[in-house]
This record gives sequence, structure tokens and C-alpha cells, in this order.
Amino acid sequence: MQPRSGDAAGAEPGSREGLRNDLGWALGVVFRGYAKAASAAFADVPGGPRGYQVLAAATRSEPGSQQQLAHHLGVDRTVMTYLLDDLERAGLIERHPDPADRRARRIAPTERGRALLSGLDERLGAAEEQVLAGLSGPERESFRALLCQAAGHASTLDPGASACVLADGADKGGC
Amino acid sequence: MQPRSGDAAGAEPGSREGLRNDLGWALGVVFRGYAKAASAAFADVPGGPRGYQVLAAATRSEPGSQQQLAHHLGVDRTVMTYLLDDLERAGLIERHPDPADRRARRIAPTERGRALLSGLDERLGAAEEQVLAGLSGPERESFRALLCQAAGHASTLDPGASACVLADGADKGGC
DNA sequence: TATTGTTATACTCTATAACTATA
DNA sequence: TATAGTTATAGAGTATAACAATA
Repeated sequence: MQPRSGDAAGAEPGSREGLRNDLGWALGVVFRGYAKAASAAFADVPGGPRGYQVLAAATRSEPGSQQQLAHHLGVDRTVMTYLLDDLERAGLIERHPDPADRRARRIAPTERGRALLSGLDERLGAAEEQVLAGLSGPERESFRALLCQAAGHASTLDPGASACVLADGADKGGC
Repeated sequence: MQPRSGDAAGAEPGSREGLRNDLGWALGVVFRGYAKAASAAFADVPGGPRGYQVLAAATRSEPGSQQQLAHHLGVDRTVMTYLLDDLERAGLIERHPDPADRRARRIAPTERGRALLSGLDERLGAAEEQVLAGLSGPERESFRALLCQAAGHASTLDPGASACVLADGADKGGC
């Protein structure tokens, strides 16, 4: 099996151009790898990885309205409703009407939600290590920093910028 | 509008832990940004960004069988069939039976496919710049290198490794 | 029997539109 | 009138299973 493709045509002279393409390929590989690892790690959490993200945002920062949080996580507001339904049904978060604007709702973690979250952080760490396994310690830090820098810039371009709302006073986006 | 969330609870002391989470968030932001930009750039290409990736692989490297290419791009083999159907219908690629294994098919670009591809590369460059806008020139190169390193490692872990098949003799995965 | 590619089907995820309540 | 959230519906994308041809 596996015919060992070294026999056929092979790379062409113009393969330098082909390398540029690899940003998209590499981004896809890493993203899918992370999504897969995170989904496995959070299999028992309602909503999976995004359920975790919502719980973390509700616990550790000021998530704002449902819509702001949805935008921050890159999901539709209707999806956020389903996500919060599941988390609330599981007793992990609660929706409180915002006194300032009674149309909006503020998301708060329950005691159970807070307790669960601390355990989940360890699992996330393992999943991240799996994705960054090809990098050394210093390389991982560089990669994290550059990735967050790019992401912060991209998210601030978005109108109604999400990151600014979540990270009080932090000017670097979500990082 | 926009109540300026600086008034409420704010970040908690334990926000250091929250930062670890941002790898997933940043990865999502950058990936979605890239996907969006690439989809817009390749709106008229059958299959969008992945149609481009297939066309590029068929033209500039040895894509192997449909299944190998599908694995490399992280899609199901059935999806690859639909993708190739569209590209073939548009006259961009052709499927030739593999003489060595007549179950398999080798994908080859048509003249029209080759001509289209060179024009698409420019569009891709613009899309990439958009995603990396938050990074300086040297930072972009570092980011590319680290990302490809991580992706290369991740894809070689996969059994039936995809990158090795595509990159003749290249030991660094697809990069 | 196992594998490549295809097809048909079912499922998941996401987006669209219509509705309630507040502003 | 416009907006936050909800709900129902439709759509895109994806995976599962069964099939034909070949190994």
C-alpha cells in the first residue's frame, strides 16, 4: 500500500508560489486540531468548547449583553440563545435582567458553574499542549503572542468591537 | 448607546488564568477572519477557498488519490467528490484513472485551470494581508513559520499522514 | 475480503424571518 | 421606530451507509 508518490511528476519549479498558500492550510490544520482536542476535552460540557468559553467569560470578565458576547465569540445571537439555554438548564449559569435596560440580560455563573470551570481549565491546558506539541516552550510563547496580536487587531476592526467590551481597559483585544 | 462596561464588576484577580483561554479565542478569530476573506476572494471559484486549494494542489504538487487529497485538506472523501464534480464541470480539472490502481483517480488541472490559478494567487495574497494586518513584516514571517511548524507536526501525527504525501521529500509537512 | 470513488440519505450547524418586550 | 432576546423555519454543510468497480 501507499504507492510512495516520489515516483511521479513531483514539485514544479514554481513551487515557491505554492508556499504562500500554506498559510490557509496551516491555519486550517491547527484550528481543526484545536477544535477536535477541545471538543473531546469538553464533551460533557453543554455546548462543548463554546459552552466553556461562555462560562469563562461570564465568570472572569464582564460579558455584557448576550449579543455582545455572541459577537465576541463569533456566533449568531440566535445560537447564543440556544447555548445559554443549555448552560442554564444544566445549572451552570443564570440570566438576570439588566436593571439599566430591561430588554437585555446579564449572564452570571452559578456556584456550580464556578466550581466546574476551575476543573475545566486543566483539561483545556492539555488540549492546548496537544496542538502546540510541535513548538518548544519559547516558540509557544512567541506563537501565542503573535496570534493574539493578529486576533486583537482583527477584532478591533470589527464595528461594535467585541474584545474591547470584554477586556476592561485592555487595549490589546482579548489577550 | 453602548453602556461602556467599565462601570460594573470588572476583571477579577484571577484573570491571569483567563488569558490561557485566549488561545482558542484568538485561533477562532484569525481562522474565521481568514475564511471570510478567502471566501470573498474566491466567491466565483467553484468550491470557494477549498476549490482553490484543490486546484493548487493538483497543479503544483502531487495530490495523489482523491482520498489522500481529502485527508490533507481535512475534508471527508464524499465532500471531495462533490468538490471535484464542481471543478470538473467548470472545466478547471480533469479526473484520469490511475494506471497503477484503476480504482483510484489522479487529478490534473486543465489549461483553463492553470490560467485561472495564477490570477487567484494575487487575490489570496490580499486576503492574507488582511488577516495579518496587525503584524509587522518580520512578525508575519515569524508567525507563518511557527504556524507551519505546529501544523506540520500535527499533520504528521495523523496516521496516513497527508502532508508527507503531498510534499515530495519535504520533511517539514506542507510548508 | 478490503479499498476507491460515487450516490442517496440523514444529521448537525447556522442563518433568516417573525414575534414579544422593552426603549 | 429601533433594539434585545426568543422561537420557528429553512438552508448550507457535513457525515453515514449502501453500492459498483477494482485490488
